Amino acid sequence: MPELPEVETIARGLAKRVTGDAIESVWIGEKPEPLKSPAKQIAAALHQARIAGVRRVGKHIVFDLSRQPAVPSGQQRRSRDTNRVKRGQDARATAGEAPALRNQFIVHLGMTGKLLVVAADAEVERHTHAIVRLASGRELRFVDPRRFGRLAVAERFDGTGAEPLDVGFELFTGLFRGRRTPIKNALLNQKLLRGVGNIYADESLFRAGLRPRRRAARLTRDDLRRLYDALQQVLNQAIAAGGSSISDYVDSEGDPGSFQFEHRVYGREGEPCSVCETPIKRVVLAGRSAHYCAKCQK
DNA sequence: ACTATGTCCTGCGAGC
DNA sequence: TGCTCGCAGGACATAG
Repeated sequence: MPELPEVETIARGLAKRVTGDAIESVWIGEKPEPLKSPAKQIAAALHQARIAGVRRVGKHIVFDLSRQPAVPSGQQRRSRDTNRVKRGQDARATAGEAPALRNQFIVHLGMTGKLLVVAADAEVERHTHAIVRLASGRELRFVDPRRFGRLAVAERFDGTGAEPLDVGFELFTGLFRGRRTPIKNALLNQKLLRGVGNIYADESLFRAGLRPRRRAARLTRDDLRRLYDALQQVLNQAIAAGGSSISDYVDSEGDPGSFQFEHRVYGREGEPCSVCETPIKRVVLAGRSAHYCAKCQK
């Protein structure tokens, strides 16, 4: 469900709300396995850690964890615990002595995943697969009906591909060199660019005047310049709008975005093009719907 | 190495 | 009303 602008919105919201909070305990559901790391490993990494920050990497949400739980005054930790924590820190400073610290918690929301921060006594909704109890009395909950989402912990998560909003134009053009695949497919390939999904691929191609089936390698420098500008513009506008809410996307506070009202082609099959009134077409590419205006896009 | 296709899941709305 | 069908924001494995 969520693409770069939605994930960015969620990560910013989470950063604001849970940075500095400590994790008291972790519950991970049984039946589904929305996991890339074993449940025990995830629980061990999260247990008693502090959330130092939250950020987006492509379509992933990365929680940076620190092993310095802010101990609330009056709630003294058992000394054995404190020692274990300290040793872990020292090991990190003196290279290679201790097992690698998995100090990042990584969440991919798949199509229908949500990360919610709610009061601990809030009703647990259906398809809740993980609950992280915070010292502040709230809970971070992972809800995902379709279970395409994934949870993992890692020492250092780098992701793949280039960040569309950071990559320079020369690097951008290099991504498509020699690729015979349709440009739409190339935009969706997370090993090239990370964070672009079906909505923003279609919307940026429309704004660049390029048909989704154009072979990536055949695009001229001029084509790529328009695509580069269009992609950055559409992503930035979508972030400013809090993302697109098609059916069930909400941010960490449960609020929807509004960029769906700015969609020119995505989900508008048969409707008149906003520029030339020609009915929007839909074709299937890479097993996904591709929407475009046959008159405005060449 | 690159590219196209099927599969993993549940829920929803359209159409009958 | 109730059923079936197709479709859904993603990413991987597999086959060619």
